[in-house]
Amino acid sequence: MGIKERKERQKSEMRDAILSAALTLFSEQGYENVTMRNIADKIEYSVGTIYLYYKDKGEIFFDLHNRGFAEFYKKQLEIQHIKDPIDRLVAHGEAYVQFAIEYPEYYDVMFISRTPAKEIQKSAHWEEGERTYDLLKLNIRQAMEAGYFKDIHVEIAAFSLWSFVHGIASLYVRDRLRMLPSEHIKEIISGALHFMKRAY
Amino acid sequence: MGIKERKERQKSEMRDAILSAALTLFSEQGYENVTMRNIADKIEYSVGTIYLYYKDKGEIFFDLHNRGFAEFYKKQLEIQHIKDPIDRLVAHGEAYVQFAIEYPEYYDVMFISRTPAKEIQKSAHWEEGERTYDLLKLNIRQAMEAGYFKDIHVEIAAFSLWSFVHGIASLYVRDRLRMLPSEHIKEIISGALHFMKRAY
DNA sequence: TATAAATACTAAACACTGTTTATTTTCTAA
DNA sequence: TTAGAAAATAAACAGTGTTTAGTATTTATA
Repeated sequence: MGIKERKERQKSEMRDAILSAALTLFSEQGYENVTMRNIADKIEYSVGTIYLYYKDKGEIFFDLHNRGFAEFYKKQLEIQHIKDPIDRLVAHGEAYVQFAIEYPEYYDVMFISRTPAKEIQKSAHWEEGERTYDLLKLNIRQAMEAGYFKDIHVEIAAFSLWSFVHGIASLYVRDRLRMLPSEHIKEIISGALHFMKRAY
Repeated sequence: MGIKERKERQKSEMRDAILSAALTLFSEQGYENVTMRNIADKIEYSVGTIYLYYKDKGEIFFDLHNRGFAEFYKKQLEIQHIKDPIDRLVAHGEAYVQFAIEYPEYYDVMFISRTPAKEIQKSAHWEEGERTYDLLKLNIRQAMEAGYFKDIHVEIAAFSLWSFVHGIASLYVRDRLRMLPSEHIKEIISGALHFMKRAY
């Protein structure tokens, strides 16, 4: 009775092979510039074979995207141990931007791209997105209890901080930082995240 | 000898027609999803005709890009008369977000859309964008002279403020504010712009 | 073990895309 | 009126994502 299991294992391995070939190519050349034939060549199978494992190119992306979202939430939880609420909020922002820099293709579908938005909203993965927003509001409330964000509504503070980190992330991901000296971009981003503390 | 002038006028009108057809289609469906044949159909000419007026699809994109920036810069100059540097900076941010709300299709092309990769190298296209960024830095320096932005590098302050307003604008334009109560969105945006004053 | 059925895979085709070409139509200047 | 220039087009080309029909390979049954 091990045949069925072996087959499932092989199927899973093939999906993994497709996924990691796609991830490599996507991050090297961008989603739009990678063809299904490129992916097929990389795994040394014919194009049609990919369609036995994935419905279409978008589903490959979504599978990668799901992994990214899981990683996103994990990264945000990792900083929750930080005691000082201000340090924690800065680390939260750093984790957010770091995710966008590390996985620009993921960040794109999650927060920027237009067409998959409706699909994403339907899927369970947007709930994970809301969970991270709730996490942000929780961290803000705890900062409030420590005396920060005086006379500010938590909704406005949360929206402001989110807009801020999303602004950084999306300018980076969509390559709109061309007027900045490229060797100092990381530095400037870090400086901005600390600058924001002044508003707390 | 008015024939030559009429011809030039007609040539210019044709470019305008292509441009406004493209802008409508791009903002409805996104650059990638609009075909040259779609644009040709809209202006009721054959595909090949477009190539008599524009080298390629990317050149259409950047012509729109530049028009958007020209309008954008004009809007930003309109608030330069405000005396108080802080009021002026807030108004600057409001003008920025207002532009995005009023002309979402231009804002999209200017700051969000995936840009055709080839043209990125040619930085001549970005000059218009740098002008508005310089205006922001000017306003920040004048706020500094009035005692604000203590111990902050102007590059970091400018990048921070830009990221902040771009975050607001792009979340709005790409419809990622659905978790906020829609009847209070304008209020929250306004609240955020004033919240940012705390960092000045 | 031999063979029918199911599975895995592939080559070729299809309907698209941006762009280029050869050709036709329209306009201009003599 | 007509040769030549300019403008517009239809058709083609090389590429894309995806589907099809058919070929190997593997599995289950006799």
